[in-house]
This record gives sequence, structure tokens and C-alpha cells, in this order.
Amino acid sequence: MDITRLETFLLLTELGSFTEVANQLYCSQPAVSKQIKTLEDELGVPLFNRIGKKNHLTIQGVYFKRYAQEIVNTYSMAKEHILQLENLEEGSINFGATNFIGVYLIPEILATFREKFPKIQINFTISSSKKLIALLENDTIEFAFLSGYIDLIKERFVIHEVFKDNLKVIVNSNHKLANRTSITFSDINDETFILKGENSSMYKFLCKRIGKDFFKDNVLLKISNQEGIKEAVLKNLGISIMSEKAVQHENKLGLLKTLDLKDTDLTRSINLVYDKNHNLTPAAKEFFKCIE
Amino acid sequence: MDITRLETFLLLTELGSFTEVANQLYCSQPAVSKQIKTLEDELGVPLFNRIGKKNHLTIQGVYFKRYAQEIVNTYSMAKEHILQLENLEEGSINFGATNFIGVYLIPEILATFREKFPKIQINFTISSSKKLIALLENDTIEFAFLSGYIDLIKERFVIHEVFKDNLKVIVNSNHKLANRTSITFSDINDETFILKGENSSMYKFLCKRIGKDFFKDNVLLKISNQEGIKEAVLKNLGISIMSEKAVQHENKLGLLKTLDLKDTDLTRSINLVYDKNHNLTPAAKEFFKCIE
DNA sequence: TAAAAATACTCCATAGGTATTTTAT
DNA sequence: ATAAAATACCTATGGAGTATTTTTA
Repeated sequence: MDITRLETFLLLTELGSFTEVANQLYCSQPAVSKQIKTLEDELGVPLFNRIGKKNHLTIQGVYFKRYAQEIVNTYSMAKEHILQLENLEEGSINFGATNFIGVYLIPEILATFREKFPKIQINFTISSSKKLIALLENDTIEFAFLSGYIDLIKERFVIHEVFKDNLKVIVNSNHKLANRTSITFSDINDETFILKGENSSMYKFLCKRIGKDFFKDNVLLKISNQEGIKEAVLKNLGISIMSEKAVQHENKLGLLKTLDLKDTDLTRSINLVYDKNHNLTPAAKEFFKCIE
Repeated sequence: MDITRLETFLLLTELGSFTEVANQLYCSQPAVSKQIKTLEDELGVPLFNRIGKKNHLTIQGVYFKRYAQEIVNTYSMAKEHILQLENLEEGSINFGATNFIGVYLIPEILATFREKFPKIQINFTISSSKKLIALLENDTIEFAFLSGYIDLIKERFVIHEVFKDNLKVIVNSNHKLANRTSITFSDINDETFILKGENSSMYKFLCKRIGKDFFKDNVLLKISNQEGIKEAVLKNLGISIMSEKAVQHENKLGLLKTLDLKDTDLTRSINLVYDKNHNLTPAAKEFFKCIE
């Protein structure tokens, strides 16, 4: 079983056309036909339904695709790892983080790493925790930064806490609470809360720490985007809770204020996560060193 | 990159001897040497330190081994998964039938199939022939059971006759014809006929076989539902024509009688239909075998 | 010197190419 | 009628074999 055949197969699942695959791989169309046929013979099952020009996967093909993807990714990681063993003069680093972490915490580390190893290609994916876990599982990325309250299979992943993130109540500087430094629940009982939707991990985290009932008494203004929420607080449409790191500029400029919520621990941990069964590439190890 | 090469490599890491690997793989020692050399060339790094008879992994080899192991494992899992699909240890079957066929003919097959392959999820849609054809066309179902007189594009679908269904004239057991076993047109010329509407496929079928004019002379009582028609005959509101299978219970209990209509062929075929261009799933193939 | 691995050389399988036919829209 | 995929056929690369040489314990 040749891995290049698997790559051809995967490309065909994406493009759906033998001819198009041939073009992208700079080979002839019959070569693609034959590779797929060989693959089907080797597995003993059909992978595609050929309906004239439209090709789509059979049920067996659907099952096989995931494995093929994983094999191709693993092999490319292996080559990457070997490449980096010589020195870190070439190679790449593939990782991911969720939005907040990627925007506010990673860039600093990235700068440190880049200065030390300017020749390493950095491939940094910012996505949802769910998608990142899928990418980890099929070896598309080597490690990811995820919030501590994300559920992970402990048998499969190594999980290191690398940051502590402090969440604060944020209010507009003209808000009546703006002069306070710390507040309690009762102070914000009738405020409009601006948060992401009920499905966001931030919302779930807050429910866990503050209690499910709390938000029921408040008017909820849902904005799906962190920057959008910030803007809304700057327009004094309500108050919110977010990482102090996310509002440090606005805080310095006096546009809004951060308040501690008394009697409630709003620190969340940020974890570095990677596959237990993998050796880290040299570049990844160096990257980890950059996180103090 | 061939996966069999990786297997050779892994075996060599275990055994440490080219000759021994050759023996276990039933090939020549130079073949092993060459496979490893090719692998090293492809990766661009040495994998083994050849110190005479003792071969041990280089640092690159140590790291590569885990990736190789993962690739080999993934590939064997992929084959295993496909095998399970072929052995019907998992998977699903999606098909449809029209009302009469679905209610009176399919359950028996379903029972046979279920007993043989209890792990297969069955998704069975009972709907109109028109809707079923649409479901076939957009791949929601894999095959369907349809009456033989449904028009189908022969270029697109494979059509197999799987049952013969005998239609009978049915009358209440108190009806004046109840003692007869066979009748002619003239016997029922002035009877009230209970049928589905003019658009039903049953009505169209009868027009084709008996003649369009026939029903014009009779009083037509239209009831859109098969069970409703049966009830109406049981109430002696009129007579009807339907599959003998649909009234077998009532017939046995003596509540109504079935009569042959002389000189008219009232058998209709029930067809199994599926897309010509589709590879049948293993589950579908086995299902077909359950239809005698 | 004896073993194990590498090399040399041959053969055959197969991957890929071009030309052509078949198929489906 | 056109465009895509399959097929036929040819070539060449490379993988596997046998025979032989090199290496080292």
C-alpha cells in the first residue's frame, strides 16, 4: 500500500473528478484511474460510485477516508520530525488555539519563538475547541492550546496547564459601578449581560462557576463574537465578563473598567494539549520552552 | 512510501538482523537490505547504525519508529473496519416501499434479515412511489419496492421483479356474491365500487387492466385509505378490489370473501428498484438474499 | 574464518505515459 | 456532441531474486 495512492484518493474525495486530480498532481488521467482501481482492488471494496462525471464515495469509501487522512498526516509529521532533528534551520510547526487564546496569549510566544528560530514555518490555526480536537486526533496539528474546562480523553492526551487567565466583570467607564474595584452578585443583579450564546464554552464555564440560575434574572444580550461584545460594552449597552487580557488596551485608555467579582473564583486555566502517543518534534519542544 | 516497507522496518527494529527479518518475511536478505535502503533514501536520513552484525536504531530511527508503528496500525484498523462492514457487523440499510408493500410484504423479510444481521441499523421509509423515487434519486434511500406499473427511467434504475401480487374482488360475507368463487364483469355491473381516488396508482392500474369505461357505469365510493376501504366493505357499503394479502385475516375469520374476476389478469408485479450506477452496500446485498 | 550485510546483475511486475474507446450528459 | 473515465498497449523504473563480494567479530 503506497501512501501516495492514499493522497490521490483523498484529493479525489475533495475534487470528485479524475481529470481534475490528474491536473493538480501533474500526471495523466489514466494514472489517477489506475491508482484508484489499485486501491479498490487492494482493499477489496469499491470506494467510489462512478456516475458519469460525478464521483462520490461509497459507504466503504466514507469509512476509509478517515484512516487514509490519518495515515497521510502521520507520515508528513514523521518527515517533519526527521527534518527538524538536524537543526532547526528548516521545517515547520503546526498547532492551534481557540479564539481568545490565539488572539491574546499566543502572539507574544510566537514573537519569542520567531526571533529564536526565524527559519521555521509557523502554521497556526485558530478554531473552535471541537475542531481543534479533531485536528489533533488526525495529526493535522501537533498540539493545541485549549481552555481548561474542555473535556479531553486523558488516556489519549497529555495536558499541561500553561497559563492562568483571570476573568473580570467589565463595565463602561461611565457606568455607575465604574468607580468600584470589586463587586458582588447583588450589584449586578439587574444589569444587562452581554455574552456569547448558550452553546459557547465561555457561557458554560460561567454557568459552572457562578451558577445556572444567575443569568436568568438578567437580560442577556447575545453577541457571538468577542470583539463585538467589547464594542457593545464600549457603547454602554451592558456589562460583560471576559479575560482581563482581552481588554487591557481599553482599560489603559480608560474606556472601560475591570471589576473583581467577590467570592467567586473566575480564573480558568489554559492548557497545552498533545497526543500522548507522539514524540514532539524538536520545533515543538523549542516552542514549549518559549512559554516560560 | 509503501506501508509494507514500514512493516519491514518495524520488524528489523525488533529483530536487529536483516537475515532474520528475511526469514520471517519469507524473502531474501538482499530484499530486506534494499527495502531499508530505499526507506532511508526516501527520508534522507540513516535509520540504523550498521556496526557489523549488530544493528541498532539511529536517533532518527528511534523517532521514526513510532510514526511507522502508528501508520501500520492505522492501516490495519482501516482494513479491519472495512471487513466489519463487509461482514455486516456494523452499518445501516436505508430503503423504502409503498404503503401496501411496506405493510403486508416487507415485515416478513425484515424479520429474516434482522435475525441474520442483528447489528445492522434498519431505516425503512413507507411513502408514496413518487416520493420514494425522489429519495432514490438523491441517495437518501438505497433501494425501494415499487409496484410494477410505476414508470421508471430504465437507463437509471435496475428493476427486479421480486413478488407477484394477486388482486381479488372482495365482498362482504353477507353479500349476494359471497358464495361464488369466481365472477365476471356482468355480475358486478351495478355494484358500488369502493376505491381510492382517480389519481391513485391502484385506480390507474385497474383502468389499464379492466378498461377505463368499466367504472363509469358503477357507483364509485372513494376512500383514500386502504384500511378505510376494508372497513367499508366490512360494513357492506360496497365491494372493492385489493390484494388478497391485505385481507387474509378478514378472509380467514369469514368476515369477507375474495372472488376471482374471470377473464382478467389482476396480478401485478412488485419490483425491487435501485440506482444502476451505485455500488450496493454489503447490507443491501444480504437483504436482497433474504427475498427468497 | 564464519557470519552477516552489501553489491552486481538479471528478471519481472507494475506504475505511468500516449492513443483510443466507451460512457454519460 | 462533448467531455470525462476506462481501456489498450507500450515503456521504463524499481523491486525481488541469485550469485558474489565485502566486512567484522
